[in-house]
Amino acid sequence: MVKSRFAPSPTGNLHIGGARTALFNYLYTKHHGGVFVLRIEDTDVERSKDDYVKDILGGLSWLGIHWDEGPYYQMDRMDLYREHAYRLLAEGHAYKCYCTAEMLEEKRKKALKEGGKPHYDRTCRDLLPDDASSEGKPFVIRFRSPVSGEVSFTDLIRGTITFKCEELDDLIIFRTDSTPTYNFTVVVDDALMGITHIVRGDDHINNTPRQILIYEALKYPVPQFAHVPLIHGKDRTRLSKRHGATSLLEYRSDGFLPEALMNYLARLGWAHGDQEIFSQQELIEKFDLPNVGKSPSVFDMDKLTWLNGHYLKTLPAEDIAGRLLPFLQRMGIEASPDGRLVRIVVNLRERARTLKEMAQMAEYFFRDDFAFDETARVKFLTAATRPILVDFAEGLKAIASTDEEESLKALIEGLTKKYNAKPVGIIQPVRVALCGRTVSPGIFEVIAILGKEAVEKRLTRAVESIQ
RNA sequence: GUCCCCAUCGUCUAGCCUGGUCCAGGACACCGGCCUUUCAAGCCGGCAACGGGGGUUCGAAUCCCCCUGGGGACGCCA
Repeated sequence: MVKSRFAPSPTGNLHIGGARTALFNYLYTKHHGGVFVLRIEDTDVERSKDDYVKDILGGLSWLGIHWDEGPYYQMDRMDLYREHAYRLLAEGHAYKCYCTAEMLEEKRKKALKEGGKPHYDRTCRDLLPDDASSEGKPFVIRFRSPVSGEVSFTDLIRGTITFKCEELDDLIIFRTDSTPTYNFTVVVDDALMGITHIVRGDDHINNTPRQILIYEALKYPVPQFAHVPLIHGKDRTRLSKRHGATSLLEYRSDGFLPEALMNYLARLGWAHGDQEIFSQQELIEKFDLPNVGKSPSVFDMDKLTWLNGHYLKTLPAEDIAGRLLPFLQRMGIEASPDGRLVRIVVNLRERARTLKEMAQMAEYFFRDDFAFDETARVKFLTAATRPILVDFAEGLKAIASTDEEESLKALIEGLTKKYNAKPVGIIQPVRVALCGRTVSPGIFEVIAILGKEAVEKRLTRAVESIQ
């Protein structure tokens, strides 16, 4: 039975990188029919915030990642960590250290400057437990790491990775304020929760040997590890705020569909032959760790946008219409999810790449008093085109319904003859009169959706705008 | 500085494990054409990569070594 987890710390929003790690965990687990756990690692009291927890949960839900267990909060599990730490202490796998943070910082700087390893010098490692001089002094608990030998593990993505124990530190597992640290809580929780597979960013490779040592000291079975490469920004460094590594939810408000984002994220670092489009179900069927690449990938907004356009075109129009509503609302347009809106979506989905764009394109379908695009107005609403618009309005009177495309075609054809113009010469002025811009769906569709009354009103308004 | 990881078109990647079918395939972007009532979409075509050097082999993108380059980690953060 596979059991995995996503264990973010609520010290920031859920961004693209975290979301992909969560996704890989989720897909891998579901592929193997396992259990996916969500655990919030909030032991950094200073920086953890409830708003971030909200953002993380919200982002995962929106993306379509559902957890089977949790969310667990580490702050609720303090007794467990304390119990385990004191067990290590009692068994000699850990010791109290009285060095102050300032002292350590100094030593670290000095070592680094001299080109050495900035490791703890193990001053307190062999202090007698009842040393009178340490009475009542604040202390931290350090893990007693072996000084020689090596630790190796088989990474599911990279193969065997080996570290020499000399490289490892006697890391702090309990702080002066008696709160536990990451490398310790992560082991205790993963062990207690029965996590079998740990899929995480490769920035954790260095932590793995230390954690394995703790598993062994605690006599818990060591899980399988898989380290996925980090996502990079355009400058090929770790994704950060500079690269727009903001909340995943920002993509939602920018008009992206979770289907597109999930598809894109999955393909970032993973591939299944030449296939580009995957539904969530298909991802679960096809995703597996051995196919995950080893090298970091760069986030490409263009490709995400393309995928989003694809889903806009292929998801049911009714569905898209529903999702468009909040974007219209944000523009002050109260639309209802009716057949008319669906018709609008069907016409705009070929052109828009995001819901936000689509809403902007849809504006004139809901407002008679839109502003004319200045360039379009100057070019197409002129003394020369005025009679065309007048004639068009006149001809429209004879047509019973704007759904009569043949009649409208005939009307335009007639005008092309009268004015010795190409169809575009008639259509563009009409388009600007009806939409306020030179770009829109096919003119017959626009007219049909608008309906006779609105078309007449707009033609009149356009004609009157020409002095 | 030390340790760890990585290395195919501008980007995401297939191929690498199980060498030949790869003068390297797909996708995004870009360029051109077709279609056309605008803009898109769609279709067709084009540009474009195995970091370098040594091996091994009849033969290497594929296996081995070195170099270079890039990234990550060295916290009483996670």
